Amino acid sequence: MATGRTHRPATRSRGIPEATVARLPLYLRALTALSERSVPTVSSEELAAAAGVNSAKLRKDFSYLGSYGTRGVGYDVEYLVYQISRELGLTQDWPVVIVGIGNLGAALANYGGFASRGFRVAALIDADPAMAGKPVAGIAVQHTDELEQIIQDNGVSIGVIATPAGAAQQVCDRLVAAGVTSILNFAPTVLTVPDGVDVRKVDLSIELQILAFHEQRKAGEESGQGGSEAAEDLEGAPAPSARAAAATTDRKGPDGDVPAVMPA
Amino acid sequence: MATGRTHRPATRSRGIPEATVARLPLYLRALTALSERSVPTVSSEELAAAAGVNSAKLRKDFSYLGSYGTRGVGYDVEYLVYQISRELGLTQDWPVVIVGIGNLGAALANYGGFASRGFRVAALIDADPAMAGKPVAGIAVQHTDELEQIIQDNGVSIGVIATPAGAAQQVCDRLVAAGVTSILNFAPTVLTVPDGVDVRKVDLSIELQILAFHEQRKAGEESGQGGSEAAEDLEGAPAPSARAAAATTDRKGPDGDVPAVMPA
DNA sequence: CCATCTTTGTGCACGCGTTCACAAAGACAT
DNA sequence: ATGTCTTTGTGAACGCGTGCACAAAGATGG
Repeated sequence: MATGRTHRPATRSRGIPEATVARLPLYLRALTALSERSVPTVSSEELAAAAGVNSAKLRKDFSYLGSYGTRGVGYDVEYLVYQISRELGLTQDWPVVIVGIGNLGAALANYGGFASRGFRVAALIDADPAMAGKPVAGIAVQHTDELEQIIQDNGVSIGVIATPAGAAQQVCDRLVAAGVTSILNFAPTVLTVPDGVDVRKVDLSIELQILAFHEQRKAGEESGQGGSEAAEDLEGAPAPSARAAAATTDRKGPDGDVPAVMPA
Repeated sequence: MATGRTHRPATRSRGIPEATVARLPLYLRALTALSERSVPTVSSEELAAAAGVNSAKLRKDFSYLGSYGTRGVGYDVEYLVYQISRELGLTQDWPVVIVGIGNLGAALANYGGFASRGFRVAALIDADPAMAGKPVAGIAVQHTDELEQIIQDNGVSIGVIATPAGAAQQVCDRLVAAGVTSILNFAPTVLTVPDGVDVRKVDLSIELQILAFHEQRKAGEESGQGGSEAAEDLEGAPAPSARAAAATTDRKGPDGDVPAVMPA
């Protein structure tokens, strides 16, 4: 997951497994591409290849939605696009607000993938008074003070948080209090929300760290010394007893993993 | 995920499960925060709460790294920070290149979470000649022509792709050919890479779609009509036989899910 | 030195997700 | 109509991840 879900007890909602739901957008994207090329039908094998998954997995995923295929032929592209869109709730309009209009927030506001999927940016919100009124992606930025009003007026139920880590929980609380029940969080913090509110997290630095892990493993394996890591421990690492003696990580002040978004 | 991994057969590398690796950055972040507050030790319960996970899971995760805790006391914060950093490979310097300096690319270049974790932006690369030389985040953008040279000169093994979908595979191929073995992909496309190359994907619109699914489910349940979906099929949806008759999704030209980054 | 108390580390069971493999279903040709 | 061929849909097995619950380990106090 770029990104993972946030401790939901694997609610198999309506019988569709979480893992399947997470793949539906992938299928939808591949199907949309096929639809644009006017391909009428597609086999599970072809579609699976286009989506980068196993064909058996794809068929099982689709089986949760219903029997939408034709044996010996494959799946009707247009029909499947509609069914998946409907299942994901993309046939309706979802107004979203983006809070924190820094570099990342602006990039999100400009992101074309939202509008083309039924998501409409209802408002851009920032705590910086100097930002208020300034147009970003053709939309005037509004001040945080108006957050509650905006949520209610537009019936917003999905909020995107692109603020610095320090402000995220506070913004989150206000969003939830105003009626938002789904949050996409780009700030590097664990958000605490009441039951019934969904949070998904996208963390850029975490993804890189996972890559670094595998990269290190590759480098370590190819140099042949893939055995003893106990020896490595004893020489390079500070002993647990000598705590706080050597600050092994060269910390750079209280950065606290702040994203490069404009603060308040 | 925000994001998910890309079809790797769950390589339990060096005995550490993938799921655990994915959580290590979370622990590291929480520990770093504690370290800055000069907290000497922390219990699994406290740390788990700070990282937003189950304490048993955290203990099991740490058990894969070794016995770094002290029973009756907890874990030594500094020591653990070092061990996790080392395990993730963050004690060494990782030069990365960012390809595609649009809105998103610029946001990534400015992202502070990279530098503070051992990641160093070695170069910014864009296909637009007009961008060449222009400073972004204090670094002069270089043209795509120099991609191979940059990779080799700096010993870059991690690349970040923030180009439009159409250019992603091509950029990916060139990165891999030049020696990059780990790729973080922000373009909404499935990248094909040879064995030995890791790809992680961060897809903004997929995350929103997953939220929309749950949002729809919540709305549907509270309105009480949680039973028959078969009836819904018969009236609202086009029959599979009437293919290509009604373009149910109002497609908006060949957008193909292009992110709002500056093209080539 | 012993008792008590806290907290780790882990064996075990359970459930979800993935994959295999094949029967059922339909298209298509003869 | 009948047979063949393609492709779906799914039963079943397997493996990974998660969480419980507890024994082992060490700290702490008397």
